[in-house]
Amino acid sequence: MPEGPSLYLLREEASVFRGKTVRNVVGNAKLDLERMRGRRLKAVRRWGKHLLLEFSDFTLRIHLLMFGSYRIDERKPGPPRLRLEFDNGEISFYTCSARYIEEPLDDLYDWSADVLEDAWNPRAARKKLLAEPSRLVCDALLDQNVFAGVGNIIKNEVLFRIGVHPASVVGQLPSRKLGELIREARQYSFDFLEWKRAYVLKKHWLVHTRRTCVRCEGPIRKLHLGVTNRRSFFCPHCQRLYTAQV
DNA sequence: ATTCATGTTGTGAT
DNA sequence: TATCACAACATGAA
Repeated sequence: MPEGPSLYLLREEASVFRGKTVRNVVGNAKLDLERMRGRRLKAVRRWGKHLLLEFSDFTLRIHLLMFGSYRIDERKPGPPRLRLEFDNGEISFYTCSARYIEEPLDDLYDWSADVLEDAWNPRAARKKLLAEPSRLVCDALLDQNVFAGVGNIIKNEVLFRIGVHPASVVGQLPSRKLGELIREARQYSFDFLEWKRAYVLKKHWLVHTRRTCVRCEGPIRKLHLGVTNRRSFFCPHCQRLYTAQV
């Protein structure tokens, strides 16, 4: 479910409750849910993989983690982590992290780090990347402070698109390649978004979970790489390894 | 049936 | 004190 584009769609769907008053709240979240009863939902926002339900003096932050899910105007069997009921419908969240944020969102979130935002700032991303030049690109792409919203699928697909091996060292990428990395992190996220919206995401994966390279027909390798130790799928023939010279 | 995965946070060891 | 490795969370697809 939950990379940035999926949260983008969730935000869109949940925005029907903007301006509505919470009539009832239930759930097993370890939060003072009563706090939201009778309160008006001021805005529905998103940053990276966070859904932000903003009230006048606090915000409910939902993170779907790996297995989280939600339903609008329908219910899964079993108790929700959290359900908000409004006059025009309801939204239920399952298996997610829910917490309150007390600070103004603009104080907490760097909107320019979100690859799906108008405020996205590729130059700031480049600067952050070059500040830690010894990192592997597979780790850097998952860094939410640099690429908020990018997840493991986007990571793998971006690296395939630009022909870069996931174990490449950030500081060893030619400047132009680094520019491609940054550009595709955003572009692929928008492609992901439209494919997800049309329920055709998986068939567009070129490398993630695949066994054969669509370009050279050679075998795809699968390794758990980097400090993040997440699955990296790559074609050793089509994706070049940029690494420190000995 | 069992394994594993679109992710983050907290804890305890070093 | 700071950093790091790993456990915990918990669902459903393959």
